[in-house]
Amino acid sequence: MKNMIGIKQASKLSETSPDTIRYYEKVGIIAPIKRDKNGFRQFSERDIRRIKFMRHMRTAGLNISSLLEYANLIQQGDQTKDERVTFLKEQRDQLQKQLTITQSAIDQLNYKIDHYDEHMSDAKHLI
Amino acid sequence: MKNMIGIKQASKLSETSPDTIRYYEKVGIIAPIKRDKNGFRQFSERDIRRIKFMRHMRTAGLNISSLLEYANLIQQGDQTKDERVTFLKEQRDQLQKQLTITQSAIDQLNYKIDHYDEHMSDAKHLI
DNA sequence: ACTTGTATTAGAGTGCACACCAAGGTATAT
DNA sequence: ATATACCTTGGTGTGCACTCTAATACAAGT
Repeated sequence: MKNMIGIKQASKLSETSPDTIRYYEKVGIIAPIKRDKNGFRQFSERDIRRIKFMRHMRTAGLNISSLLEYANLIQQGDQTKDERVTFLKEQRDQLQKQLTITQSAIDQLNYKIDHYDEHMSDAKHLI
Repeated sequence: MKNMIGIKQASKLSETSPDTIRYYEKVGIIAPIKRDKNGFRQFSERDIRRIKFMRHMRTAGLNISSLLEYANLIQQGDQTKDERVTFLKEQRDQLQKQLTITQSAIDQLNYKIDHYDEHMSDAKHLI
């Protein structure tokens, strides 16, 4: 059959290992994937997008259980729109916080880099 | 004795749990802490700064083994200055990369938040 | 003398997010 | 018929960074 995407291809397209894809399906952050007559997963483009999204959010630092909450809202249908948006905002705010922390760590590293000579013997800035 | 800081106080000041402080000492990302006659750790302000720095870097996403490399350079003395600076730059660059990923995740969340209504039925943007 | 508070150690346990493995099924090519 | 390529499942293993537990010890307060 043409246009059928196996897990190997899906893995490449979504930049997510087959094991991870199966794991995501198992824990429920992606919806169950359609199977062919042999029980093999057949991925649609939408499936790929979902996997990519989840992978992206994971890489950024969101954890599985948070993403599961969102996946559950999606599965419950359109009447959960407000909750979904609230959720997305919460996660965004959390990432924003994380970003601030990371930025301040970068700043501290830059400070050290720029002032290393003068601070070699300066207890205030040496670690 | 006045001016002696026990692990509990050190924990508060550095916002790091006593267990974590002991762990950091054990793995070597902070130097061995001075002990009093009973074997209790006595933290100096510099110790506190070191712990805070390591905690900060950990929170930002650097891993223990990277920080251990740096700690080893410090322990080897001033002649490792160039290596230290190189190291700091590497870590900064890694954090910068991570920051970019986080930012793009935030962007994607914001896009979803801003366009939720119109995309409820739009397969291109729904996950 | 006893309790309370603070600390020590070695080592075991935890939680997360996968990664790996064995045993097996199916389909196509040679 | 046999190799190969792809997939399935259930279960086990891994690495990281803590976190907790048990057994012990000391010092000060009542």
